[in-house]
Amino acid sequence: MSNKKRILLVEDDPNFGIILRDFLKMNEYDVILAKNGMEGFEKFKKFEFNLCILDVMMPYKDGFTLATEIKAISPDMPIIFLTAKSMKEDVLKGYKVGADDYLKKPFDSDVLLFKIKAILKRNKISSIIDTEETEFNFSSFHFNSKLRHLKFKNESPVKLSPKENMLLKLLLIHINDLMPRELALTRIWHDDNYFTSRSMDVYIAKLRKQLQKDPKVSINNIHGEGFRLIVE
Amino acid sequence: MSNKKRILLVEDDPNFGIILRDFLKMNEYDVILAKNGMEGFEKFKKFEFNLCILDVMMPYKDGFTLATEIKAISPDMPIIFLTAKSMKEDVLKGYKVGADDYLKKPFDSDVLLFKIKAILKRNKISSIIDTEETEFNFSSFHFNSKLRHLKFKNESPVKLSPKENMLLKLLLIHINDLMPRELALTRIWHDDNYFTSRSMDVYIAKLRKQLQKDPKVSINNIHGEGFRLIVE
DNA sequence: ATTTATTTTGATTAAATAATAAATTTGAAG
DNA sequence: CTTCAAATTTATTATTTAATCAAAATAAAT
Repeated sequence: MSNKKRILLVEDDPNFGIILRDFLKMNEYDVILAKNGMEGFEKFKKFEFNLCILDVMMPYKDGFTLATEIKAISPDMPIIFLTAKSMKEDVLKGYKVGADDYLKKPFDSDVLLFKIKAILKRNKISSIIDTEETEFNFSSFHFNSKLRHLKFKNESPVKLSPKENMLLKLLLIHINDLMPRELALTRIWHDDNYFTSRSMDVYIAKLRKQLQKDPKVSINNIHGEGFRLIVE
Repeated sequence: MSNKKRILLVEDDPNFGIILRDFLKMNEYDVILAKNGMEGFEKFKKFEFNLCILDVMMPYKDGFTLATEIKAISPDMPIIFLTAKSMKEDVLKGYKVGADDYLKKPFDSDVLLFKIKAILKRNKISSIIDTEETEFNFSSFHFNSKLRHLKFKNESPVKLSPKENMLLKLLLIHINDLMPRELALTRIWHDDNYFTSRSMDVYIAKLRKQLQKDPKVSINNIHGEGFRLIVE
């Protein structure tokens, strides 16, 4: 599995968009390219990203509008704007919308890479003090997703792998409710094909092995839909 | 008492320097103006600042050199470079030296204000996890990070190297919790590549050697995430 | 200028994690 | 009840990350 940083690139010029996507991919980023604001927002909701690079001038829905929508969902999502004109108004508007940086086209690709690196680094550090839920109690288990520790009663904690960890966390977020297959596949595997689906099944099996210590806890399958972590 | 943010402005052109200083003062910042790199460094050591704005091209000591000296003392000091030419090399060099941003002259003053605000805001967040704490007691150890002394029971203290010292301090700040790899790499090595990562591993090994005197203390690895100093 | 301490580098080995393959079981629909 | 797709499991292989060690390079101190 790759722990490459994931970038949402929204650019309406297909020539430029594709070359930029490929350039970023060459530099070890996972890139999803959307060709307009609408599509960009759909992709944003479906997958998880570490950074968004948005063209400002796009038909239908411009970059600022898209950024506002994105920030409404994820206030801390880093955003870089690409702007053809470096009009003062645009720059200021960008900052107001919460831009982390902006680049005037045409830009130097190395400069873009540096900016991306700098922003992701900042974000990683500041996310350390983020108060994202990391501890869960359910039945006789205690689960710490930061340490990737799953503890049953007062046994010593079992270490979970990153994938096991994320999967359990997703199940717990939807506790006693359906956790759609697609959700886990797009959020954890960032892809949805036969093999990732098999892989996920393997991880479900691993989690079941751990959770069977407690008869009150089980993972149910809902055929064709997903899984359900049940706690009596 | 003012809780205005303090800015060190180093600019060799006196006309431009003075007007920029006054502009910033009008915007509720305390500004100290230095007219060259030498003077800038003296002022930096003498006073305390929240942000430095450095002209790149200065006679005698250029902005990059000054920035390097400043970062040696205060690795987290935010720095904005002012550069006449927006040469690619300059921009990249600036980022390598640890610039938070750069501005190409002539720049729009409102843009500068926005950048200052954004950077100070970021810095405030990251300074939350900074600590002035210099003495730590854990299990049978006493650690003084100012003297770089690690003492076990009543043995005579072992001297730690600067890097060992900072690393142990970071681990202790996160005692019994995850200390992310990235945090140490950015805070101590100011870079994050294969070799700095190897270097850090070497230092973890050195610390483990010291800490193994006490069976209650250990440094655990959390694969792909970081390290954890555990004290029973 | 020479010694000593500190840090980096590179290679090697070990460990953890993830992907894949294949065999088996289960569930839904006609 | 038969058939087919979906899910489960176990086993194997590949990939990524970490630990260790020794040497070389750098910086600091005498």
